[in-house]
Amino acid sequence: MVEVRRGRARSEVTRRAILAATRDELTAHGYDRLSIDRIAAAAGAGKQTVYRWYPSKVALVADCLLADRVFDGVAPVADTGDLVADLRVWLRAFAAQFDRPDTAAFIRAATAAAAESDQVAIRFYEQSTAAAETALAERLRAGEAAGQLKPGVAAATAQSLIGAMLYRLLTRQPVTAEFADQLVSALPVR
Amino acid sequence: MVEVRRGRARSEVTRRAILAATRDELTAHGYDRLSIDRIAAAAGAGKQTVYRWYPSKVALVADCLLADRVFDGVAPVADTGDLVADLRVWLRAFAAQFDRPDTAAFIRAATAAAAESDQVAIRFYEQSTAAAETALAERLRAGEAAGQLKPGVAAATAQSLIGAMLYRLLTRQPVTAEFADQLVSALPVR
Amino acid sequence: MVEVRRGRARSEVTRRAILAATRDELTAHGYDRLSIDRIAAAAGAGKQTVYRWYPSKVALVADCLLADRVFDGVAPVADTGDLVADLRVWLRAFAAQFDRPDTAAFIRAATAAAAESDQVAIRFYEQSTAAAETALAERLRAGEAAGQLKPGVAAATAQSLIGAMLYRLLTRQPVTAEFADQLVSALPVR
Amino acid sequence: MVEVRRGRARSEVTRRAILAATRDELTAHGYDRLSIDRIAAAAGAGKQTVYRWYPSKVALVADCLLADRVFDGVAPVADTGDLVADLRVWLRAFAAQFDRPDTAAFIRAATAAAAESDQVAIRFYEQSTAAAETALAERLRAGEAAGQLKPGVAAATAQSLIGAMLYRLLTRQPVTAEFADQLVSALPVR
DNA sequence: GAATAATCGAGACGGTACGTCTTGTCTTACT
DNA sequence: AGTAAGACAAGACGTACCGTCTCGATTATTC
Repeated sequence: MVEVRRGRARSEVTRRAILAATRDELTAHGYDRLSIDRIAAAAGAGKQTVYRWYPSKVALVADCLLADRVFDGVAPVADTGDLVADLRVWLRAFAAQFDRPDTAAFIRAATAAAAESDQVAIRFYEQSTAAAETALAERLRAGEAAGQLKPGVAAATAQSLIGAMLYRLLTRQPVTAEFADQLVSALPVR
Repeated sequence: MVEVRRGRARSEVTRRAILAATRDELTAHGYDRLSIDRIAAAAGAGKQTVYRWYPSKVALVADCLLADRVFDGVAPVADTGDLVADLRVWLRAFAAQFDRPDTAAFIRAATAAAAESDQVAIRFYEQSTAAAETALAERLRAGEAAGQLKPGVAAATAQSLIGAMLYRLLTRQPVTAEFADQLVSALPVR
Repeated sequence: MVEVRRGRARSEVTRRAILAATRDELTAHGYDRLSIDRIAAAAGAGKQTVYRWYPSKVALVADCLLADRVFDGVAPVADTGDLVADLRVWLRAFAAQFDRPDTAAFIRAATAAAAESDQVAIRFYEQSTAAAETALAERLRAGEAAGQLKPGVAAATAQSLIGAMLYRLLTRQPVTAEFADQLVSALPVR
Repeated sequence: MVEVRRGRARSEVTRRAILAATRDELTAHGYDRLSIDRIAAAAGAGKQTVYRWYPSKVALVADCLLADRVFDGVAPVADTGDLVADLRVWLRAFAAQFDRPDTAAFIRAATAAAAESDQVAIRFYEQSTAAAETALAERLRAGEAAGQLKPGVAAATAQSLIGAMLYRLLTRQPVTAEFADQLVSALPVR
């Protein structure tokens, strides 16, 4: 009893063009200036096609964040044995990312979307942010195991580090390498 | 050299009615469903009057949030000599505030507004968030002076603590007393 | 030299279903509310099939009108020798046709289609209206030959008679037997 | 107890611009290609303003026909005593009007609108067409009184003359001075 | 019987227009 | 000058159709 596919197949290519256009719109205008009309035009798609894939602006943004994830390509934190140096390298790279104007604009738009919608927020967390959190937490736990870090603080520390940078971003304070270094030096390492 | 006021005076009563209507709208529809038309009608005011007071939706919301200020009454962190205990008490109170549903909704609305507008972000930071940051940083510096905290980390630590709780709020994770305690125990105190 | 048809044959049954559905749509919604989507769905056909038979809405309507031809069965005008009586009989029958609500609706739809499209107009004229015109003109010319009618006016008179009834139809004035009689009595007969 | 006008007054200037744009659209694209978007843009008006004045396309077209009446400036038929000559002059002028491409296009659009809508049809008749009919009928009755025309045929004759030209227009046959002359010579004048 | 070819129902596609809603400005009469 | 009311230009919303294109399935004809 096979489900028969009828009619023309949906174009995955178009869907990706829509997501790419959404990303550009988010970066250029922010979340509440998103225009489905503009997205469709930029993607070379009809509006109906946008709505066929995504029933609402929120669903579109959620999938955009998932597909074009900023926190993507989050490398695992290297483990050279030197916890402080490893964290410093990783956090500096992360901060550099946050400090690029286009990435900053995109993260702010994503934050606005997450602030308005539980659905976006949870998806954003699970699909994007959690990866960075996990990468950090694993290296921190390794540090704990090696006796280089106060035990039992890995999870909270990981969220502190990411939260600190997000806070700087939202309050329009620069997210510099120096700030990243300060965060590392504020950790309870031995 | 007195500034002469001509014509009818602006009505402070009307301004408060506008803010009250905005608050109701925010509660009822959320930030991105705010309608100036509805606000004006609910406040019994003309739209022009709303725009005379507030040049944009964002400014209106900013003032509304300040009027109903969440971070208000941020107490200075007590200094009993026991840094860890003092931070624990203060952070628990702060976390409790963050975990109330209505306060959480307001902070999310404020975050959305701040994410979309540099102006709101800076104003929000200077008039709301910075107070908490300063309160924490002062106590931390006293701890540094007393040799209880690794020196030179007060500023970054204060931002980490607030950032961590904001991050939990935005990702819909509960901001519990336990989490507050974990943050404190992850500090480099002696 | 037979044209060889390969592949599946076109379904005449489907074509008739399309015309029937078009007729229903015209009756139900009028000319400018015609929807090819609805017609195809009602006929159980794909849209492409509709377009394979008819390149445009206008062609579809034209064929629909021809199939359900209003001016069909236009009898030649009888020639009993009494010109006035013959015209009276014929015009009364014609008027009766015009006065039926469903026929009137069809003619109005046809007129709308003809007003919008040269193609439909010419086709409609050649295949429908001209027959009535010719029938009238022939009898009028016979009358001229018999000295009963002012000579040289047959063609213009035929168009006047049909035009007069069409004008009444379009302006929502009833096309009665009395009107038909008045038209006849306004002719320059001896 | 006077009704107080509150708020900004409606702009009659804008309304006229909308009607003018509608007229241009009708002439250029025909009735069923009318686009409110285009009309609004051409009139330099917002769509809402169009809809504030006219609840539907049909109402807009109806008012457009009334305002920009084609049959307007219909002169009374001159009465020099020579019925045939008077009719000839008047009908030739009328035919010349019908034969101008832009007027022809506009009348066809009006006819399409009238064919689709009773409301437009009746308004079109009462406000435009009836004037020409009356002008003709009056001169014809004067001819009857003078014994120059078969008595009792004025009304039907007036409708025949107008109907004949409308019929030629709809079937894409030229409405020439010769045709006008033939119509006159087909009248039962003495 | 297998290969080829046109048609079929279905439905996604890029577009255009719909009629409604909201924004921020402007105008009016009243206070 | 400030106010409530509300018209205005602009433009986005989500829906309905347009005419085209793409599927897999269904008939025919030809080899």
